[in-house]
Amino acid sequence: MPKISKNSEGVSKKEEILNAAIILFAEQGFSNTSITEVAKATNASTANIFYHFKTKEELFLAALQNVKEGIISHFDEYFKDREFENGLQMMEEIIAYYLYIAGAMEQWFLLLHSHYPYRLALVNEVCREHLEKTYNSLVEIFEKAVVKGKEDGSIADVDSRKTALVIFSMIEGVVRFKIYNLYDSGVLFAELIKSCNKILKYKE
Amino acid sequence: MPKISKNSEGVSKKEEILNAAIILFAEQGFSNTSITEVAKATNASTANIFYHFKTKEELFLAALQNVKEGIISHFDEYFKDREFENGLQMMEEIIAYYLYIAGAMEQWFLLLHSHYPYRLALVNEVCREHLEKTYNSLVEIFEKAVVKGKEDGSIADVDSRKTALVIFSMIEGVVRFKIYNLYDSGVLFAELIKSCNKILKYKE
DNA sequence: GATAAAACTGATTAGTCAGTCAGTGTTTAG
DNA sequence: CTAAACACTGACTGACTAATCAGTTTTATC
Repeated sequence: MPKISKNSEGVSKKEEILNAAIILFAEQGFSNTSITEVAKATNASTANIFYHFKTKEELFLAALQNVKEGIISHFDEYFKDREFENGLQMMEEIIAYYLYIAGAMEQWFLLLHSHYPYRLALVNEVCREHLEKTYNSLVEIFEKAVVKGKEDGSIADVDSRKTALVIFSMIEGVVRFKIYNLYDSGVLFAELIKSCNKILKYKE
Repeated sequence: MPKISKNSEGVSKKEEILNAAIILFAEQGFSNTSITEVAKATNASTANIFYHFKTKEELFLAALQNVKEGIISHFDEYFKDREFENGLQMMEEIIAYYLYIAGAMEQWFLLLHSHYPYRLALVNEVCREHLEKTYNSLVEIFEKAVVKGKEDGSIADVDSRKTALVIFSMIEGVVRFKIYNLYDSGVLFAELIKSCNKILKYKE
């Protein structure tokens, strides 16, 4: 009796397993998610998961890589054929898109906000590289807006990198409040943009 | 043969267990920390831990309560007999103290930044109350500075609560970068204060 | 120094965990 | 059509898990 794959097309069992793993690791954490759970969610045997991914840790690293690539490609897509009035306007739209993605792809940000990958990064180079690449790409996006704004005059003469980092950490703080159900980012959005404008428009 | 307690004075076995639990839960997470580990760290039997704390979850809740009380009492102590020039100055000193405490008592903030308590809060009222109380106390501190600054003229006519929330999320973002070893908060400190000043000194 | 309450332990249990392995079905390429 | 590579499974293992319990030791009180 041949088993017909649930996926009508394109999505292999391996991808199906990976996608389920991202959601489960994000929602429940690494230690609290068992391979059996991933297996149940995908109608696979645990042995099959270990056939595709050598260990549970490797499955997690694949999930992290997937998240990294997802975030980067989403932003690449967003910037494609998009023009911005000026740097300040660009920053505002980036923040709006960041908060949108953090809501739409909450699993990605839950995974990135969990403690496990940062502990793993201390002993695992691959993990460290995924995290570094992800964060560098994100900070770079903010930095680009600052540099552009300084050129077109919409942003004051501030330190591009440091200002980008502070704004990024402000957004990440709000994203954390949102995904941990502490405060709603919608309520804070207008205030966030206002604060961001002040940081960018004034030199001290 | 009477067993002499390791603690020369004051610290009971129960407290010893609780302190070890805070550190282990903070560093390794709830699921990845076993009662056996806590037992080994305190030279106690697992049965004794279950004698003092009915379940592993209750031990975690006690740890969270301890963190809550620790943070609140540290800030209470900090404000005791302390005068501030004005609201803006007060804010700067609060931020400095916040970052200091987040470094000195890193376990507390690691515990508060882990995902587990926020998941638990969805189904456990006690947990929810601990988290709410902790965050309300912290936001209130920032809000007090804004209110004071608006009174003495050092801070512009901004929305006190919302501005406090945005600044708080900015600080929490930086704290997260610090405790997850992403960026050093020392490098960002000066920039943080500058940005904060701009947010507070200008009305749009 | 007797008594009771509190603190503590060793041994155990039922269950879950990541990971293995020998073997079966399925796809693909010549 | 065949052979090899690939995808997949059921049954299993040894290590670990939270929690229990009957019984012992320590402490506090009179």
